[in-house]
Amino acid sequence: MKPISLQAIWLSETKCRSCAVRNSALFSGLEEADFRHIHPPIKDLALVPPDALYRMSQRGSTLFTLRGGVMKLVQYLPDGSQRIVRLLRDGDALGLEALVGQPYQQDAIALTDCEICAIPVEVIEQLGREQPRLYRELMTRWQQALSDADAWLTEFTTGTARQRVARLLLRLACPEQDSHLPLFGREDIGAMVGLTTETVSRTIAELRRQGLLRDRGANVQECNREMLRRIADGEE
Amino acid sequence: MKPISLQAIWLSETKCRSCAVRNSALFSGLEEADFRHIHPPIKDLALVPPDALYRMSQRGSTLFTLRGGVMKLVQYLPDGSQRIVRLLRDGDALGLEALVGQPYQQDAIALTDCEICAIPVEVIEQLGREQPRLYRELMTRWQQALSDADAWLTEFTTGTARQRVARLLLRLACPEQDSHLPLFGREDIGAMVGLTTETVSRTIAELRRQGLLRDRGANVQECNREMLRRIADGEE
DNA sequence: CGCCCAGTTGAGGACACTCAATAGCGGTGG
DNA sequence: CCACCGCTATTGAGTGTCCTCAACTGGGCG
Repeated sequence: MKPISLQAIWLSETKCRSCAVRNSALFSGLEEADFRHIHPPIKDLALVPPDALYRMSQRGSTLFTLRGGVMKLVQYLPDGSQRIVRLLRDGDALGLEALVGQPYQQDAIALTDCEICAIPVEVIEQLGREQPRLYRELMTRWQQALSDADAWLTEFTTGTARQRVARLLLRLACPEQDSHLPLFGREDIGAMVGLTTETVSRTIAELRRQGLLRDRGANVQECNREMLRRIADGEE
Repeated sequence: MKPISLQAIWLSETKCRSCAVRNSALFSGLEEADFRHIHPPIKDLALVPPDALYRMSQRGSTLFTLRGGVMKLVQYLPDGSQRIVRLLRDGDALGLEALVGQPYQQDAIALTDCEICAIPVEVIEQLGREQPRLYRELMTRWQQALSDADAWLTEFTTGTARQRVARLLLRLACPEQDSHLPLFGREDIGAMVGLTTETVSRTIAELRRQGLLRDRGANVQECNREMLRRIADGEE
C-alpha cells in the first residue's frame, strides 16, 4: 500500500475564485471580498488511483474538497477485510472531522485520478468569524455525508446479491443523468455491497447474459434501467 | 402505527439552565447569560415506546436533544422491510437536518420511555449569531452522528450472525461501564444487525447454552465480555 | 513470448432464510 | 381465580443463496 504521495502537492495556480467546482463547493455563496484574506495556504493536490489522501486515526488539521474524480472511504475489520462506507465525488467534502479536532475516521483512497483542494482548519475558522454563513454551508456538507451514509447502509447491506448489485449499477454506472462512472474492480464492488468478488462477478455476468447490461471492460455501455429498478426493488 | 403524540408536549418547568444532561448536551459550554433570550420556545416532550418523534420526509423546523431514554432511527425499503440505521441515547441530537432546511430522513421512534427537549431552529440561529461557539458544538454533534453511522455499518452488516449478535451485545447490553440497555424485541435486534428474528433468537439461545450470557426476560444479567469479544472479532 | 493480475466459471458445503409448529407470558373477561 | 386469547420468543425441518477453494481464461506489460 502506497504512502500518501506528498510529492503530489502543488501550490495552486488558480485561486478559489476561479475554482472549477466553485458553485457546488464549500465556498459557494461567499463574496469576492471574503477571499482577500486567504491567498496563502490553500493548496491543490493531485492523486492517482491507489493513493491515499489520509489514513484512519491520523490527526490532521486540513479538510478537503474533491474538485474532480472519485474517492472511497474505507474502514477495516479486525480480521483484515475491508468495507467501503462511502464514495465521494465532485464537490464532496472530506476530512470534516479535522474541524472538530478528531482524527480521520477512515482511509480516503483515490479510485480515479483526483483533483483535491486542501484547506487548513485555521482558514475556515478565520473565515467563519467574519462570515457565519460559512457554517451553514459546512453543516449542509455534514448532513450530506450523513444522508449518504444512511442511504448506503439501507441500499447495500440488504437484499439478495442481485438486488444489491442492481442498486449499485443504478447509482454508479447507469444514473439518470450522464456522469456514468466506470465499474472499478470487482474487489471494490464487493467491498461496497458486502459480497465476495466471485459473487459479484457471477451476478454481473448473469445480468449481461439476460441483456440488461452491456459493457466494454470497465465502462458500461448501456443498461436497462427499468429492469434494474425492478430487480433492485425485489420485484423479481 | 401510532401518530406523533402531540398530547405529550409539555411546556418545560425546568429551563435549560437546570437540564439534567446540560453538560453533555447541545448547550454545554454556553454562559448563563446566553440563555436570557430563549425563555419562551423550548419545550419538553415525553414519549412512550412505540411513539414516533417525527416521520421520514416530514418537514420540520425543530431539532431535538434526547435527555433520557433510547430511540431508533428507521429507514424502510421498497419491499416494506425496515432497517435501523442508528440508535440514540442520552445527550444525542436528533433532527439536525431541520437546521439546513431538509426534511427528516428517517422515522424516529422511541424504544423506551423518552424525555426530549425540542428546540426551534430559529432559537439556534439567533443564538448562533451571538455565540459562534454554538456552531462548533453543532458540528461536533454531526460528526458524532456520522461516526456512529459508519461504525454501525461496519459492525452490524459484516460477518456471521454470531459475530453480529456478539457485537450488538457488547455495545448495548454488556458495555464496559454500567448503562446496560434492555435487549428490546427480537424484531428490533434483527433490524439492527440485518438478520431475521428466528436467526437472532437461535443465536442468542446458543450463546445462553454456552454460558456466555444469562438474562431474565429482556434484561441481561451477566455476560462473558472476553468471550464475546473473541466471537465478535471472528476468532472462533 | 511469457508472466502476472483481474476476472470468470465450477463444484461442494455452510449458513441463514422460509415456513410451520410449539412454548411461554401477560392481560382480559367470564 | 382460572380459562382463554394474542403476542412474542423458541425450536424444527427443508431449502436456497452465498461463500470457499480451486481451476481456468484473457488482457496488459515487461
